[in-house]
Amino acid sequence: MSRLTRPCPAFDAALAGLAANAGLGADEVERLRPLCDRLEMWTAGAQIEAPRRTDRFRLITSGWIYEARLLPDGRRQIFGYVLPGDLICSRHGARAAPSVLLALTRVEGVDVPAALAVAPDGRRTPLGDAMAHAVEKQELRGYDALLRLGKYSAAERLAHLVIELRDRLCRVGLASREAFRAPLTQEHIADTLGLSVIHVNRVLRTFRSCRLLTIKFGMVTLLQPEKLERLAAGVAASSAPGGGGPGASAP
Amino acid sequence: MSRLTRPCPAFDAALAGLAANAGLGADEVERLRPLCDRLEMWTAGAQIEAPRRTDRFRLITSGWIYEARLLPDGRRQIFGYVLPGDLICSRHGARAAPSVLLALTRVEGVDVPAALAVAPDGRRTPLGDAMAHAVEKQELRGYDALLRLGKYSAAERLAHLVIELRDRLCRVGLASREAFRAPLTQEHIADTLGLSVIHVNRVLRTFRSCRLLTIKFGMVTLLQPEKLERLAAGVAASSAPGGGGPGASAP
DNA sequence: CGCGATTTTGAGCCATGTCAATCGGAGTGG
DNA sequence: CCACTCCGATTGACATGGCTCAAAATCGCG
Repeated sequence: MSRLTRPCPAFDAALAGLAANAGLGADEVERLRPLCDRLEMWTAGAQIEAPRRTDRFRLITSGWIYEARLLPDGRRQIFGYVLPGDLICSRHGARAAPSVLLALTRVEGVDVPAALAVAPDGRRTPLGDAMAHAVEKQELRGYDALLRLGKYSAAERLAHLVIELRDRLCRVGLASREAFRAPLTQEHIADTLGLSVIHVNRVLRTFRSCRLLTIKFGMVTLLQPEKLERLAAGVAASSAPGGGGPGASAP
Repeated sequence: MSRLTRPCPAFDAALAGLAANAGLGADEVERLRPLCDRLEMWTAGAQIEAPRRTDRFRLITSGWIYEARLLPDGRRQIFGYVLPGDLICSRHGARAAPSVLLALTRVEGVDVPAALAVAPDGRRTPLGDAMAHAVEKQELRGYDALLRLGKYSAAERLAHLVIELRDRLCRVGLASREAFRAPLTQEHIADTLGLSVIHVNRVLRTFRSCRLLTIKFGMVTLLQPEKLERLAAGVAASSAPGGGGPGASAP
């Protein structure tokens, strides 16, 4: 709702991210650069509307967004996150109000004009293809989320989410292999993973005492990335060494 | 894999279903009818490939399909079902092997030629629009599934699934308000709802003793449709009368 | 320095999972 | 027609993961 126009920030990173996400050539990316003075901004907590037309996209250049359904009784299910380098397309805001997009932090982004995605003859440009590809990738993440909720234990779900976020942020240069910052409360995590806040806290404590993972002041630190990756893959972690073998469950 | 060409079966019902699902005019539907002699068939258990091209669709005219990811250790998560009148598009079989489509029964369907979905000038025909719309509807169901797994109790999940299937089958004339047949084992249901087979059985027993729902010989009977609908909507069922108040949990 | 939001902890309970066994129907072969 | 087998449904006993309630500890902030 609250839109301002501001000068360029992490625009380059977002472009690089889009390129990485969608497999774009450097020359294609350059054609987007002029857009950076049309930057839009939303404040934390604002609801973000999806573009109406199917052929339009909104590229997020900085900030975190979550996609959720809000239940009448105040509960909510978070379906996923939109990060810098990701695209918002009409699908997100579609009819039947399946979900809303809410800014978790201050968010900046640009609308990519239809002309850049669809050539005059009605065919898609390489950029359009790349964006469609990026959108498809986002859809695939839905399957992962379903698997996470349907088959994973609490510890596995948490590991899976952390690894997903790290990998995505990594591609945009916002994470290293073992750390990134995330503006998430434990309540967000709980609403994403289908767990209670209290149980999320407990799993975090376990991870901390295992020296697996810590979250402090919005900074997520992966102390043993490989082990977390294995957990996230649903590989029944057997050998629980060192710390004292609290860790995961045995499926 | 096993494809045969056979004469027309429930082709009309599938067309009517597509029309209902996608909001198609009767005249548009008629243009599909000539396809009915290109019918393809798969045997139960066969894997169904998605069309490769984005603009092609495969219309299912009879039979049940489930979409799942198979885990290396033999477990599986069922993401959803494809029913008569539904479409399979390239998205389903996309790269990264997110899921496979497996025939639960004998399945029949037709490939809709690209020419019917996309006009020579590259724009979508009304039929193409309708099919895209139907596909979008299928995507929306993904959100419902996520909510079901993330926020619902076992009883609510079961009710939600039953209502979803009833409503979809109803639109194709394969269900009445209080009964339909479904080729699902309790294991399929469990893998869909993220529960153990045994617990599915327990919930079914509870429903049976509540006179809410029975499943016998593949026939699903909704004894109290309204109550089930309320349960499926996640409305914390309060008044548990009659039977003795076993029913649902209190969130 | 007090307040609201968030994190942490503890105690106890219930829903759900696991293990083990029985039962019933549908084929199948003799 | 019967014995056998396989698969799915059913049941019981038991273990436990995850939830609820309640309260303290911390943090961010005006």
